[in-house]
Amino acid sequence: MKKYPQLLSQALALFYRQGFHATGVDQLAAEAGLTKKTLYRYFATKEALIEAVLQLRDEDFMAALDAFVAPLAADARPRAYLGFLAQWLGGEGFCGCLFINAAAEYPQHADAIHRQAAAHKQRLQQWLQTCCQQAGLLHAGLRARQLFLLGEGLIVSAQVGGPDPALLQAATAQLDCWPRQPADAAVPTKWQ
Amino acid sequence: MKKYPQLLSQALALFYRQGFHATGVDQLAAEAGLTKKTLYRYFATKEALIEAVLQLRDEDFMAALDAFVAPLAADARPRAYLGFLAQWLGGEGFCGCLFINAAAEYPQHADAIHRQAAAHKQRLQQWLQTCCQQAGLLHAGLRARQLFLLGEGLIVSAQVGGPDPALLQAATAQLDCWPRQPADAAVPTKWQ
DNA sequence: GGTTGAGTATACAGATCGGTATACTCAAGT
DNA sequence: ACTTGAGTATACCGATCTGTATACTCAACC
Repeated sequence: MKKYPQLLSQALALFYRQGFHATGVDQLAAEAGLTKKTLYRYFATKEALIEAVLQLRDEDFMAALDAFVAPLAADARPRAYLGFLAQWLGGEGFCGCLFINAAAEYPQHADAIHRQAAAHKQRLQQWLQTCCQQAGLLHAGLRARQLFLLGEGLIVSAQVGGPDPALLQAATAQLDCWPRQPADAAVPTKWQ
Repeated sequence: MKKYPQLLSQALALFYRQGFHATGVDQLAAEAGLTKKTLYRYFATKEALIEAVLQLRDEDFMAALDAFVAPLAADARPRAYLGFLAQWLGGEGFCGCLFINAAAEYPQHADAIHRQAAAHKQRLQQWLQTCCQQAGLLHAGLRARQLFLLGEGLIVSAQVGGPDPALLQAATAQLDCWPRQPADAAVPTKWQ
């Protein structure tokens, strides 16, 4: 149980860099410094390992997102989502979104792995919705969906064609035409 | 040389439905009704076959896009791009974008398959740029990039979570805040 | 009418795949 | 002290992978 976290994080790195089908169990075990036998004590199948990896990635990603926007004012956070993505997809070793990759390699919607990818994207959309609401945006639901679409577009295009500053700028520019919440409509925090 | 096109189109269907690594050469040959030996007469390796499939898909996709917008007025075509995507990703057997999937399964940017995916997206961006220019849009380059991002977002989110009318509506709504080209600024077609 | 070449059928190579079996080590628990 | 269990090393299983070899059919072409 000692090398368990190491196994998960290294499996994540391998799956991310090489893809799921292209990464064998032998390599996973070797890279984590343990035997296949031991690996199969923790995970009944390769698929179960993948599911654990996706869960780890989901938690890490959402935590990183929370940490990124935490020091910012609520009304700056929707825009900061694009900043978070920019820093990610311009960084070293970016290979796209693990969940999009998983959904591509396991195309059947009924597959547990595919469903897990869908669930992550659902959580992300929910997070964006809350983010836009707390920022006091008009049409928060709509804005959250637009932010989500722009983000997914940025991720995928950076994966395929590399990061492109022009695309990032195009995404942020799209936010400029959103109407500001009328200042007078702000609810008073206390009025007694 | 007779069954060659059948091989390509059926290989495309298999790769699209199952993924690239998950589809074996035996199945590809069997489905097309020919022997592995014959298949390997046309294509030296599985990778070469994949490259031919991607080229076919690129041509078909761009041709379908051209045909879709052909009957429309030039200034309606940028918006129609989203309509084209909507009809595609809501249709039967939609499994995402073959090029995005290829880039996910062959993550190395130096890989010929990955480069081919990137080249397709580049062509698509160029097409959108021309489309926006001919529609007389202000900031055609910027609008083309935004349209591209929204489209990639729609494709990927439909692949992962299934088609979502709310997301499609969010994408089209984003276009509504683009400024219309001032009517007076239209260049006269003839002035002598 | 004989040659060529594209095709078939079948079998096989060599490697790797996911997953398992056997036998051993070694530290912790009681 | 003795047992238990997590771990190692190694070898193996049957299946599948990409790719090739052999031998045969059959239509087209000069």
